[in-house]
Amino acid sequence: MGEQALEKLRACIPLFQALSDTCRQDIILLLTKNDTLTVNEITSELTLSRPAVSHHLKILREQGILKMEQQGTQRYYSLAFENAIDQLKQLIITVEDRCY
Amino acid sequence: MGEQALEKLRACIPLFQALSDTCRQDIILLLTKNDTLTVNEITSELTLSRPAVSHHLKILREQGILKMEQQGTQRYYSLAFENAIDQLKQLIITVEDRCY
DNA sequence: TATAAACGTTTAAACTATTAAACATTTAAA
DNA sequence: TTTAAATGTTTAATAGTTTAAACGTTTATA
Repeated sequence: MGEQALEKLRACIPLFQALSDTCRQDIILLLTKNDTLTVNEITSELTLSRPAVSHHLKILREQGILKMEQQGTQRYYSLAFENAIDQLKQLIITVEDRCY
Repeated sequence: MGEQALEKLRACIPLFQALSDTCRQDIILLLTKNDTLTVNEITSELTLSRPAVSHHLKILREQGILKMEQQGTQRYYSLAFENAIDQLKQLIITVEDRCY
């Protein structure tokens, strides 16, 4: 595979970890259905506490899967899948190029 | 996003979990460099115990990332990335198709 | 058939991640 | 300038993961 492909794979660890959680996937699903939601709106749709939702939102935001816009006291979250998809595409290209 | 894309994402959880571990990535790297290795050979290259290596091999095998061939008492492990890559490709296609 | 080699599995301990309660911060409104 | 609303952060408990030791299984060989 070579070091280059390994580094791509290593770089994907936080993304894989962010995506491999059903709570976070539920949040993602909510945001595909609603376009934009506040923390309280997300909390009211799930069985998690608000701090737990906040925690998961932070992880998703750190991976660039969500974007957030603050208006007054409220924070509006929405999806930003492009970065994650691009990273996966890069990984696939590298692995296919180097590992077959 | 719709249920279809969510199901694709849900289906990827075990794959993401399998790949988001540095020990397992190290095993993958070893197998790209060596084509085929036994459990003891893998163990001698890492700082893990043999049962731990065996454990990680099992997880990787369950996700179709490795294939195994037994010859006598020895088990020869080698990479089989195709399944995982295909699954990621499917996910990307579905998300791009349904979520933009 | 007895013995050794190559593994896998079970189990208990250490480590890490997840959760909710309590607290802190920031902004808007009275 | 209080007060209330929306949210983030810290912390302690719980749940899940990872590890190595001990044990079991299978296969080859003496």
